[in-house]
Amino acid sequence: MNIYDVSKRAGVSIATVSRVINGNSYVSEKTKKKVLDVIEECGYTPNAFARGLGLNTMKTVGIMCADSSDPYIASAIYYIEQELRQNNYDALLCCTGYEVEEKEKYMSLLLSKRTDAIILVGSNFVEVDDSKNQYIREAAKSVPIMIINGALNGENIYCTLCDDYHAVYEATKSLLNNGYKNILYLYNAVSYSGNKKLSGYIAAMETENRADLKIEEYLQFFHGSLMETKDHLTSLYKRGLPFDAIVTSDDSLAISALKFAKENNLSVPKELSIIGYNNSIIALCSEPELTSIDNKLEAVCYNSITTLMGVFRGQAMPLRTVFSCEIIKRGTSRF
Amino acid sequence: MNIYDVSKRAGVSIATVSRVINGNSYVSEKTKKKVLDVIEECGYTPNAFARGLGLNTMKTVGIMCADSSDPYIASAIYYIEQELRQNNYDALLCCTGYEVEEKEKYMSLLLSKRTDAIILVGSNFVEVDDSKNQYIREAAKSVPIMIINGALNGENIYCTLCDDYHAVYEATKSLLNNGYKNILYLYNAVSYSGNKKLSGYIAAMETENRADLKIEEYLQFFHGSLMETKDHLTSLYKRGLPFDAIVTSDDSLAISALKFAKENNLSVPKELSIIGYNNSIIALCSEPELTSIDNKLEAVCYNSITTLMGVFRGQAMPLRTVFSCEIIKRGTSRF
DNA sequence: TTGTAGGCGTTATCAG
DNA sequence: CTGATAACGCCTACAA
Repeated sequence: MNIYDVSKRAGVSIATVSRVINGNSYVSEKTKKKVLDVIEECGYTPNAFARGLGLNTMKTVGIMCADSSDPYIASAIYYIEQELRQNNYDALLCCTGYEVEEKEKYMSLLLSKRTDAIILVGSNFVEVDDSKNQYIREAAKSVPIMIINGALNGENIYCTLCDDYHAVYEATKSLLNNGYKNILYLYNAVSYSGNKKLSGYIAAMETENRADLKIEEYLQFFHGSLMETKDHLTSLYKRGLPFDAIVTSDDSLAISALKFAKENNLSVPKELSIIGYNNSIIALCSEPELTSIDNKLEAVCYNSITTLMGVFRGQAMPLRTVFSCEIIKRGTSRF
Repeated sequence: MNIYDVSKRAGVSIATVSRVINGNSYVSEKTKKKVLDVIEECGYTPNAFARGLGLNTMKTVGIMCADSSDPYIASAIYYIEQELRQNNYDALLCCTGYEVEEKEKYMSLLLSKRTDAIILVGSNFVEVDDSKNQYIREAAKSVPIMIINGALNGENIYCTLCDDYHAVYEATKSLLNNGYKNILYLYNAVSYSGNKKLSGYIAAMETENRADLKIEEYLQFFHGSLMETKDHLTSLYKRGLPFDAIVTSDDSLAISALKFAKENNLSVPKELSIIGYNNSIIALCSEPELTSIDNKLEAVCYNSITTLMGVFRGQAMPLRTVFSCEIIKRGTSRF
């Protein structure tokens, strides 16, 4: 059943059928009804491929993320999908993993599928070594690139993010103001936003101007499972590194920190304050619940899609939008 | 840049270019190289829409889920996407919410996009009132329908699931065997798999043959946030309903149960045993960590895609595949 | 081994 | 307001 069949049955030309379907040009009420009736009657649906070929778009945008099962990313995908759908766009999902080579591969795959835009979810898409971001700029020559929670300069690259620097700065500063002295910064990823957070921590610590504190020891990069991370902290503790608070770059790290505290009978938040990041579902699962930095994911995603639709309409849109984070105070911290 | 441009530059016909691209028919090494060089040189990529139109497929399968941010569903999506990609298929994601009307809408949307198959993630897609499942059977006339964790009879509908009945039966039975008497069953969704779980619980309880226990009171349906669920349990407790164990249909409910225990100073698992379901990431976030029923999501997803690929190849494939769950024992239970 | 030509199902541009 | 007809870019018999 195609447009010819419909046109024959309705006794009109295919042009008229097309007009009725798309409702752009004027068609007399009478013929319109006739066509509509036939369409209804034989359950005709326009062929999306043919339409795609003619219009050179299937109204689809590609979403790239490292791992859709990560709670933070999963939420982002949800918000993005909803918003795209609202605007009549489909979402093509790609889980790339964390390797740049893979990301490049998926990028050209999506490009070859001719999606109308590509959304990069997560700051891990912005490499610190900028030459590795070239493939993104290259892609931006074909379609608009939207980055969720990461910033990259370049034409046709639109970034929406939260001010991670400030958030970590404020969180660390608050701890200092409340008497915590030796604050550990625990992180598991090096990326654009990762570096911002790190800088926020360092800047806050430097306001104290302590000569005795070797900050390198307090910058703890560790990538592993919940248990491995807990063990890592325990080994630091046993080795005698003194710390009374831990600021983390992710809620899951904070969960590990909490497990570490339990294992070593440190009372939280009295002897050890812990601050998570992302304010994801898991922040509510522990006891006490995690104090966590909320990076306004829904607002960020919403803004990104709104910007994209503006770009589609040919409007001038800001290349960068920055939201403020909010510290959600719960049981693992004392301010 | 299209196939004509390439053919001109290479000094061959478009048919030859097409043959080189698709590598099906024989082309002399010399011309092949020539064409490949031109393609490389001008960065030509075949137009996916045109190809789709000709072949009547874009090698895309639709994924429908209620909410991609749910940890269980998010994991399923991840496994599915990876497996599809492995087989050179793209994943089109739809988050439908929990209303049947919406699901129907999305189903016809995907159908109109002419995806090669549609995957329904989550038992919530199978309604207890079977007439509401008619739209799925209808869709199955056009494309294979794969159901993850739900069962629905029908031609061209392939289901892969875990034996929820047995899992809950065994879990409940184990608690009974270990001296727990008043076991509450807490659930938040009515669906195919929801009913299976419920039956498993009831069957296990009936083996005890207790005249004094009004089982209706122990069947607790409650749908709400973590906190609301906790409060619901507290109100049951205050009202005097005696219970020493809680079996739940979802890890998040078990988290609420744990919070309830903390709030009321009940020691877990001594005074109260708690069993979760799905063995998701959040089962590891609490203290003690949740004993949870693992429903082998990765295996289920893998099987579903393998089955789908068989269907695509025209092979006869089983309409239903059932895996066994596994009870992962952790700190919230004593067996 | 290679080329020619028709078909896939739309949309859009002109005439009328 | 409506109808012919030419794109859109590829695949694939069929011919050579």
